[in-house]
Amino acid sequence: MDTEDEFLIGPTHRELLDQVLDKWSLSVLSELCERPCRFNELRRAIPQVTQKSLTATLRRLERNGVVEREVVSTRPVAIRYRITPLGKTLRPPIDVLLAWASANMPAITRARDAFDLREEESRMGG
Amino acid sequence: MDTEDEFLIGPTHRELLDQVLDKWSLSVLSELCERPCRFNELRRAIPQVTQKSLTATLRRLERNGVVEREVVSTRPVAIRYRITPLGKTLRPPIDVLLAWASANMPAITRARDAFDLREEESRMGG
DNA sequence: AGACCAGGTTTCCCCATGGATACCGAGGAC
DNA sequence: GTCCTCGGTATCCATGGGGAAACCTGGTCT
Repeated sequence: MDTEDEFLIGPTHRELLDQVLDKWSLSVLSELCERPCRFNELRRAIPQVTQKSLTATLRRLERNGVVEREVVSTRPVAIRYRITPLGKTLRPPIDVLLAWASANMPAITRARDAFDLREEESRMGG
Repeated sequence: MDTEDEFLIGPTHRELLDQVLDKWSLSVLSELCERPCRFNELRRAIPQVTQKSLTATLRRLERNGVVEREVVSTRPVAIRYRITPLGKTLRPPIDVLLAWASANMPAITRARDAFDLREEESRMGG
């Protein structure tokens, strides 16, 4: 974690993006953007995620100040996760990214098909 | 790769982002945005990347239609990688993301420190 | 007392990513 | 001929992320 000579885009940025854009973060974030959720609410909302991964994701997001963990001292204690102001600032960038993905998915699919075809051809008649 | 029931943000989008925002893509992309580069130019520009990883990154980006591989039939054949028009459309979203990262890095660092401190305290006096 | 839910933690395991290293064929440079 | 560069491919191995599943500590219900 030493900050020696860094090149463009720096490991620091990359690491941050890895923490915030990892496999389940986007789903969790998009869920928490609509309303605060309890742990098992999130599990039900994102059935594919395992407890372990959800816990890890929430901890990571919490550590980076993107979500808050609130222990509600009601009768049997509830845990409520909510997005922070900092977390909210993350939406626009993500939305831009997802918009790009949506808009260009067809072009990308075409590119992939073309690439795979070329590859296959070169394997056959190469 | 079957498209069964998908939830918000879809695996499709996630997978795409994984392909395009992986460890070395940002560096390669930022390099190719300035000028077309040959393989070993890229290696020299991004010394940390290994041949294997650079090859993999370029193939992946090529497959997704983001960069082009051009075989220049000069005397000893050169390979020139350049960004495609589709690839260029990727810049704004990435820039927005990096701008977010830069702008909020201090807040995030503070959040991490606070989190780590809380954790340590709870381990000590828990 | 037994069953059940919330909110996890822990353990085990698999497999994909990535680094390091070696090799390789073609084409100059000496 | 010998060495170097270019543009890779092939191989080995370590690390780590993520899934499955068990366990656990409350608290409620009945």
